[in-house]
Amino acid sequence: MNSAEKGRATINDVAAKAQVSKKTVSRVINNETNVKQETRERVQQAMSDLNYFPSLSARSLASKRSYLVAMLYFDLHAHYLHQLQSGLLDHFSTRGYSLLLHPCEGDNDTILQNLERKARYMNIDGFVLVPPLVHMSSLVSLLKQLDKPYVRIAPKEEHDGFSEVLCNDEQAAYELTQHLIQKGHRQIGFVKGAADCLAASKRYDGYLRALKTHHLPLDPTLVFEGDYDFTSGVAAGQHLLSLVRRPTAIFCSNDNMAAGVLNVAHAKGLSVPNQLALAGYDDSPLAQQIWPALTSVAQPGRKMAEVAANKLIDKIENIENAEYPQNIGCDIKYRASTQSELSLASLVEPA
Amino acid sequence: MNSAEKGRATINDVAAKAQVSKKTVSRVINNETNVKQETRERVQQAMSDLNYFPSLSARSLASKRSYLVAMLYFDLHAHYLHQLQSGLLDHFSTRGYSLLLHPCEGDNDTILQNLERKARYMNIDGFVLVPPLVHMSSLVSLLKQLDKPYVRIAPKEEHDGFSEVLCNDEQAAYELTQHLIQKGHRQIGFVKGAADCLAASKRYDGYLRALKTHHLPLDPTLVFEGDYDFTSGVAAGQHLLSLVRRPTAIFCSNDNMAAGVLNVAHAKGLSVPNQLALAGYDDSPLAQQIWPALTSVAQPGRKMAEVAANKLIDKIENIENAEYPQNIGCDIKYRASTQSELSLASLVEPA
DNA sequence: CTGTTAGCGCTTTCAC
DNA sequence: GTGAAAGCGCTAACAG
Repeated sequence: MNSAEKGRATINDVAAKAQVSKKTVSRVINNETNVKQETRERVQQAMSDLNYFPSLSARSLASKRSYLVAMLYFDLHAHYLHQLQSGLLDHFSTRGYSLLLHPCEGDNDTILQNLERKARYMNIDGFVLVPPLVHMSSLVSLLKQLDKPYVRIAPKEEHDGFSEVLCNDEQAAYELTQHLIQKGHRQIGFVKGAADCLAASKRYDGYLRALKTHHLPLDPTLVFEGDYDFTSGVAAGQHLLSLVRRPTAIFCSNDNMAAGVLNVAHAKGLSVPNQLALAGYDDSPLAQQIWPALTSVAQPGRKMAEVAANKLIDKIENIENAEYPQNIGCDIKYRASTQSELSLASLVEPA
Repeated sequence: MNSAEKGRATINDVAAKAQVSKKTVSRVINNETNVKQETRERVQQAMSDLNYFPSLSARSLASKRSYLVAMLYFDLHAHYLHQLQSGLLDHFSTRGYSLLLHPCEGDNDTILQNLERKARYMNIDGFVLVPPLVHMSSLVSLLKQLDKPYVRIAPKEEHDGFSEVLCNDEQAAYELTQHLIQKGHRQIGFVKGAADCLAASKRYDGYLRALKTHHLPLDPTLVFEGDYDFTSGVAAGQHLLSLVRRPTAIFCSNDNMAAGVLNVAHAKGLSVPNQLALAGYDDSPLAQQIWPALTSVAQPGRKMAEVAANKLIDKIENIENAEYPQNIGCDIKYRASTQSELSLASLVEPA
């Protein structure tokens, strides 16, 4: 009884059935050239006849590649991270890799130890880092020392143009701020995101640029330091909506914080958008589920994931000269929360 | 130059350094008994001196076990699924397994083919099925045929007491409905979840039981068939809030749908909770981010994940007689959306 | 309690 | 274009 009959065919069974050497079967499996078309077909026939599947562990052991990649993250909850996860999963699997999720938790040393152990144990071929981990330099050093390729999503520094993926937050924030200005708003509040985050500062930059373009002064009292959390949005709302010169519009660096501001507005009996225009960022499901629906910026999470996956695999497989989109555009979703015109908005300008 | 010096120590290097056979090293790696304490320590010392890590692919190939498990899911977005994912990740990794995410998409055949391919290619040791996949019988058959253990989260049928993990939705829905009744509500609307889902029917059962206990008649016009989606919540709101005998309270089978109802209430100018009490299910972040904050049931997602992970690994490792919690309890979060008393609620009863 | 032998199923290297 | 031999790093089965 050969192994095929025992339920699992091996490369030897296929080789025997196709009357070739197992090396030839291996060539077919790996889509190598240098196999005559006729031979290739015979092998493929044998594989399907025997219901053959190669064994990952055997090829990993022999080839010293695992076909495993890991996504390194911290605090996976945001809509954005979820989008990335799902996009990475898609594109890695398309190219024959499996995605491992590696949450980085605990203190610095714990994180590094766990990662090294897992990376070496599983011989992980490459890594995708997502914010805010992207900025953990000891982690990046470890990856370099492990000598495995990695790609970073939206890192703040050290751009080499090949190992990171960026999107155009600045432009989106600019356009959204401009939209508010065009609706007649002059007092536009801004709620910042976490300080160590590239996206946060790019969004703020876009806001500033729009003000400048339209010759509006920056009023520092209208800028609130948030941290992307709902509760910091509540704090922002309490602060901004209690000002004597209350803003007529508030742009939040994410939807969670916008929801916080919105709660305060509701509690104060302020009508949105008539007395307060409100915009968020992320276009999370929340944006459509709160009332009124929130104008928000949809980040190209899945597109970024696609680019990240392909960049990483190209590195792993030493494919050079590939072209990738540089600064992936965002998509603004205009909804009810900003859809009121100057006349209404001006009503609430403090006398 | 031995392999240790080339950057990666192998079991042979450890064996040589510790002056034992590699089988003994293997015993230490696998925490087997039958190793003298002194020997064990010598081996451990050698491992750490050489910065040795075993190789997963080598042990998989030799042992025919991959230490890989997969979570089979469809449509991973709900807060609940995310909780499960994160809990599974935790507990599998604690016990030395890595979790693979396997989204099941496409038509029936595609799903089965992809799963079989991946399962056999990676030699996955076990599977966790989460709703609604739990009810896909062809998938369950495939798993049986693959002869690998699986655990199902909240399946509708075929309970064997060992391969599924349940939580007590019925009781939670009962208690929450009772809470509404005690607030004075007599016209309590109910928005059902997806019909093929065990949890959905258990929640409805709890609602019915509470009505019965309190001798309230079931009014079928107050029961709306939703599908867990936000838009079905909007539809439910439009229907229920247009009734002549409008409900004074609505219990939705999840938070998304409650948010939909809430939007309609806002649009109709109905004040929540004063004119309408509203409750959801899942205790997703949304529940705290909408206004007013939503009373909701927190499912024990992480606890269920823990039980599922341990059940599955025990099956994989043939550990018997372990005890597991049977019907894991839910936790009701009472918030503003139901915090008004009879007197107020009765105000809005149509004349 | 420890060691020996023989693979696991594939790829690598090199030969033809 | 194809094949033979060697070996990846570990565990299984058995022996002692």
